[in-house]
Amino acid sequence: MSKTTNKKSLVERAYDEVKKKILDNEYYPGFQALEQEIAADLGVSRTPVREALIRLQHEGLVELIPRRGMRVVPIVASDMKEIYDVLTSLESMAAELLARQHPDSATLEPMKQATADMEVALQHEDLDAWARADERYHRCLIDLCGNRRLANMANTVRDQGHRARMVTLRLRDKPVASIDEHRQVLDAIERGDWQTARDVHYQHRKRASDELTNILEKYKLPQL
Amino acid sequence: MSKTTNKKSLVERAYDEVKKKILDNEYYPGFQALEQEIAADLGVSRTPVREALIRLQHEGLVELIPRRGMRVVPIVASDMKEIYDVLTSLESMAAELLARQHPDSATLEPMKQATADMEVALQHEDLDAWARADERYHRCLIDLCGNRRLANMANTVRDQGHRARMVTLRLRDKPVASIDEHRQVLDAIERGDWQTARDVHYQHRKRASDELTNILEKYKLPQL
DNA sequence: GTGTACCATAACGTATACGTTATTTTTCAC
DNA sequence: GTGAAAAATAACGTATACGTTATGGTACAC
Repeated sequence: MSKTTNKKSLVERAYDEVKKKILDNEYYPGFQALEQEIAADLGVSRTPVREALIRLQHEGLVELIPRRGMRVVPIVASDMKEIYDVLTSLESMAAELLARQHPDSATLEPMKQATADMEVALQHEDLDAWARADERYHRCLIDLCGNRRLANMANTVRDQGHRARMVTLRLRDKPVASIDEHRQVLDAIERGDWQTARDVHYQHRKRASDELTNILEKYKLPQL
Repeated sequence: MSKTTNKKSLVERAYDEVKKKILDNEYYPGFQALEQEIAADLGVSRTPVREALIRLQHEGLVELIPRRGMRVVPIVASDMKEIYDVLTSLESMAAELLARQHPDSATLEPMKQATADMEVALQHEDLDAWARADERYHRCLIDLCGNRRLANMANTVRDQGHRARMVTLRLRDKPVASIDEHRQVLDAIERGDWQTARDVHYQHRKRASDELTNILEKYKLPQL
């Protein structure tokens, strides 16, 4: 049915497609759709769609309700706290692991560049660019730490919070603190000071978590 | 086809069955089997078996090799390090979260009981009972911490290391330190001293990780 | 109008069918 | 006997078929 010869399996295509729509808020929180409908959208049969949805369910992005199809799970404040506690925990360990490796300057370049991009974006008042660069910094950290299991778990849970982070992006004060905190972590990693790297990153995530949770409560955002 | 009216879906039954065989070492590391063979074993069609295997693949217990079927993934020393680093990270956070809740004595009873059982088991030189009680302590900790996402992730990764822990159980010295460390963590939790709870648990897991890694290298255990 | 029971519908869970493709086996030249 | 090429095999990925069962609607009694 697809005109272009595609390397990926239909399951992967369905997975990517639906996940993208969720992260982009096209499939908004609470949105429901039947296996059939999604299959028809993608021009494939139910089988690959079903496998993709089951995967997305295990990753916490949708829930499958018998006879109701998939439903995009809404994120409430307590979910966000859970998500950030997991991120705080895993990323702090990632910072420690990376620092223990005494990586050279070139290895850390992607993280430094991401932090620099955050600064530029903030000067231009470009919050979307800031968010992309911030996300890149965190993704680089866990990719570089060398622990695949940790990386997969952190990526999964980060995706869960993606939508909420995007929504709150414009409800909060200018995120100026992050840049300095990132540089402190980078410094510690470069010095091989794994305890400081871990502790500073821990505080960094904890602060961000508190900020986000407060915003969600302040604006009484029911679900994201 | 099943004689007993069973509430669980065939996918769940297949998942439980295969996972149990892997954890019990009946499907040993490196063991391979085709979807068809497992389906025939369970008396079901390929469809539910396939879904179960895909789930086990995402959980890191098997890999699916095209045209070769599923293969039980062997754990090597570096995997074990990854697994313990994730456990160290997530469980330390769990200890912190639990301590922050100022749980009453009754809530912590399961963890205290598990620790007491470890002591009795050790007096009786019953290593299997010790391991079961130890596992129960850690499972209670993450169940009580209140973070479902953290709990699921920790359980998944703990299962990955289960076999290796069982094998090394009799290759190491009597595990006497754990009992005292568990009690220190429990004390800190009961006092609401979340920093100590977190730090002591962190050290506890790190020590166990080092012990295990050393054993794997000392005995040159190729794969578990 | 209200409530209950029955029925029609349809979505899912599972089974089966089928085409594609990697692997293996066989054939045949030398 | 050795090697390569071609044919046969079989396992998977996907599509389709089917039975079960939850859900919504309709009819009917009151």
